[in-house]
Amino acid sequence: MDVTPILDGLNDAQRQAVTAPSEPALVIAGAGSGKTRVLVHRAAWLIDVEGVSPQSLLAVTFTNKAAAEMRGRIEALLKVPVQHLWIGTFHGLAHRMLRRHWREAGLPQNFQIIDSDDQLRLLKRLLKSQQADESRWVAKEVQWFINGQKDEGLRPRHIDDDGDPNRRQLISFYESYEEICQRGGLVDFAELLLRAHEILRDNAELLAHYRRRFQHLLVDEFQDTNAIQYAWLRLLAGDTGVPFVVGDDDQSIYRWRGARVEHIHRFQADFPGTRIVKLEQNYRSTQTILNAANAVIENNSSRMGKKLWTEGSDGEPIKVYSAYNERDEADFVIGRLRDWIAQGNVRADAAVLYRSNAQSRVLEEALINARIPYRVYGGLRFFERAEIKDALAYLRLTSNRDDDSSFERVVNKPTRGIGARTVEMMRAYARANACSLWRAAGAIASDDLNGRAANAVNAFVSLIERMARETRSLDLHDKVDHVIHLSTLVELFKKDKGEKGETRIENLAELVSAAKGFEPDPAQEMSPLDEFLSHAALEAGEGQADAWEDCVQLMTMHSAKGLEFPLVFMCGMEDGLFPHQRSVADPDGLEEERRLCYVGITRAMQTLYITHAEQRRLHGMDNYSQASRFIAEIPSEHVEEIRPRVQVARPMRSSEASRRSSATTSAANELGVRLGQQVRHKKFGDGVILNYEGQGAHARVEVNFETAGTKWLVLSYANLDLM
DNA sequence: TACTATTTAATTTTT
DNA sequence: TTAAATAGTA
Repeated sequence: MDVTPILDGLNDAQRQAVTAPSEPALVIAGAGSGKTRVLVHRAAWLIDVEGVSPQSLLAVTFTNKAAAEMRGRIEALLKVPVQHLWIGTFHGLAHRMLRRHWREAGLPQNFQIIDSDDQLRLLKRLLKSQQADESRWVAKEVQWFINGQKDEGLRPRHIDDDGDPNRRQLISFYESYEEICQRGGLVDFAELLLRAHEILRDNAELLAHYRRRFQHLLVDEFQDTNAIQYAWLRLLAGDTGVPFVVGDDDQSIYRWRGARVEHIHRFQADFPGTRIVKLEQNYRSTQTILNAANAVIENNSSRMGKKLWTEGSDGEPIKVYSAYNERDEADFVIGRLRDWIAQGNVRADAAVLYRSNAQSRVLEEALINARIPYRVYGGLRFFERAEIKDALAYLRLTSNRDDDSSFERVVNKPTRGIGARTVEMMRAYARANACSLWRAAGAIASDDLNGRAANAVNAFVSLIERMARETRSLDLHDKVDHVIHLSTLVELFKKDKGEKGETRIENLAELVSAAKGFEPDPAQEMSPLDEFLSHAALEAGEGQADAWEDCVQLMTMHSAKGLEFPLVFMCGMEDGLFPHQRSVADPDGLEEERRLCYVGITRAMQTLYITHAEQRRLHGMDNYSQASRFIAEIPSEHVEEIRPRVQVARPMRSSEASRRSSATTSAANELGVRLGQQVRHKKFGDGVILNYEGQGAHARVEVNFETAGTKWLVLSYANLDLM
């Protein structure tokens, strides 16, 4: 067997990982070290060289994108069709198992997947129906609690209330929520994982079957696994399965979503004799960038430990710019982008990263002014749009009448005379008889409602029945088209003024073409419609459609994970914003922020700009902040400060800080003032220094007074008291 | 029921 | 600041 194509071009460490014997392996793969490559080549190695059947391979990722990439690359490398391989996201594979074993899972065959938005609506309704005190019980928080418990693999009966009535109430909400979902055949994201785990745990035969089948378990982004995902993997591996997991403990940034880096440590304990391979050679960035990243992340404790290096050059220093405010920061970014483009570079090779979405606004304004095309990542995805979800709700009702979530969504959309009162009666009936709203509607219409309301409800019921009847034998896209037509949603949106309604109608048309392009998998044990609906929930589609114009990329540092760009800006690098205020108090939180910073730095291939503003308008208030402590963690030999016009103290590393603690606070220039400094004026009162210019006797300062507004004052006359 | 005024709260996000 | 949710009004 010629193994050259599989091993060619791999470095020693990568080769070691790819050719590892069939024993548990943990690959610590630094940023840009060829992690996906190793995973793909490992799969190829197992199949082509070790003679492992493709059928006995299971490959798990977190995102659909990663799954698609892995599938594509394995196919390209092996030149084998990979359609039926178990390659997918945790949720996708769990879903596949549940569809196949819906009886064991205790689900109706046509169960539907609800997304977090559906889940939240459902909980809001639940809270209302239980007349929960709105000031005490916020749906978001209840949702957070429930998902948190599910991520840990816990059902209500597993949770101890610790004698805390608050907690007891949350558990009780969780219980009611489960009942509603069960009755409606609804499964949320966390539930997919939880049930997939439970059917294996509780069915010895099923477990044995899958253990026999999956000899090799390949896991991507292992540092992001939550408790239930890890438990599922462990269960599936048993004593005979060979897990091959790849991850980077330094890039774990989803702790708040249940991810636990600790699994990397636990893995070695759970699978004795684990072979550990570290991939430290980086193929992305200059040594300078890597040095900076290494230095920053070194401040974290409890790491596996790893140092990135490259055979490439040192490259240019990292540029740090201290902006006066967020607009100045944006202008600076624009200037550099202009240079970049003028030098003949591609706009799409430049990324502007920030900690929180709110920061994009100022940057966007500046980009619009400068007429530089840009694209913001994130935002509403196609299948999450309200009009799409409306149409899907009708479709879901045709498949599953008991889907209360969909029922509530469209029962009076467009308005058909079923008002809040009528719906409330249905809810009450449903609650009293533990049935779905659909059944309640039928029962109430014939007994309790007056003529007008009863007619309206009957009209809705027969509309859904008609939809189901008339589309029964149609192809998927005709089905979608016909249901949309019967729903009269288009007519409803036509009444919307402005472009909004038009876009909505276009989107509905787009939904029909999406259905047309959808290829159902005949191996799946469900109708093409149910498959399409699941697909819509599981893969919400792209955020922004117009991806193909050459655009500057704007995104949060979180969504930048996994991407790389020749030119990167990290904006808003200020204490309080990054690290975020809400994380600084807690050491774990701070370490996670630092990992996020590490992720940000390692996105850059050639050029990295780090910017911070001394003054930033947040929530309508001007705030003054220090440069992020993370900037100070970058060794100064890798940093070039741009335009040191203003004395912005670069925060010092702790050793330095203790030596010069007095200097840190004042960091004054020769005028004895600094930006953001509090001052007092005889006449104008208290204020803050915004800017200054000039030297000696001509030096002037701009001061924002609390009561008197913003003024320029000549320093030598003003007699300011420094506070 | 639809529109307008007021209040409230404001990381990160994929499935 | 502003977006979203809620309350109040026509």
